[in-house]
Amino acid sequence: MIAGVRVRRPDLLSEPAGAFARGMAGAEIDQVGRRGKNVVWFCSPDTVLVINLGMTGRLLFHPRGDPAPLPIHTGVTFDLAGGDAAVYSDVRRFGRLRRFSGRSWRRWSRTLGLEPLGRSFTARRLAAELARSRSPIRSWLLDQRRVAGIGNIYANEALFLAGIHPALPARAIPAAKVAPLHRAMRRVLRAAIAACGTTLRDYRDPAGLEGSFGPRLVIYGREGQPCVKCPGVVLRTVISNRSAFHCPHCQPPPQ
DNA sequence: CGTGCCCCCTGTCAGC
DNA sequence: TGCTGACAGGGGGCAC
Repeated sequence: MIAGVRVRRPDLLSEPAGAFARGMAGAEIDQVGRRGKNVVWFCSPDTVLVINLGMTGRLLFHPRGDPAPLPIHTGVTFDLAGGDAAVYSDVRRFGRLRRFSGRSWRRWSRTLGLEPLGRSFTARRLAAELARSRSPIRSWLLDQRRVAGIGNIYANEALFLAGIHPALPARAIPAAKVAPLHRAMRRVLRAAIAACGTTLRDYRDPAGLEGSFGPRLVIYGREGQPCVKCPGVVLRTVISNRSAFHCPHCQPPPQ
């Protein structure tokens, strides 16, 4: 049970700190889940807390009596009955904590796209969605309303595995490339999850450990290095203000 | 409505 | 050393 809430960084919340703290106090955390890149606490009575970690957010468990101080960048502390605490810490404060009722949570969840590892995300479905957009495919993959849960690293990795240039408009992807993209998205996510994620710099799991997928990236962050599949050299470009990486031979440019 | 761009914020690193 | 600018795994808001 959440006995009390301390808010040190109100800008992490989508509502005034007082309302948030009052709304969460007394709630029982029944189940912890995930939707896209969001951690979701399903609580009773009728409360759903959605936590987006942004770039540097961390959710940490602080056991009762732990002499270690709270992290420097602690933004919100959930004091649990019994003396333990759950701590949300975030250096850059790009993360967000949003409180919903069950009803408003379901409405919000519908604004997100399919789960790429879910059963309903099929190659056929992907083809239909791609056909509706002119966005560069790298931007398309990052848009959480299309597919929920892919970020810049895994978008780039999946496009390389599928042999698709990141700037290619979604609807211009050849039919023969859709199934490979579908497969690549799922393969990359599964492998990264199995490796506990990718630590470029900041990412740590709740136990404070680094993910081990970083050394297994084949395209992301490898500008100037040889392609792992051909004699080409990896290029870095910028699409919508974010880095994109590709091999000019394995991922031929549009036109 | 779909799309693209800017911005939020702090820390780190390369280059001078 | 110290300064400056570029860059970082995300996503909301706004203009067109």
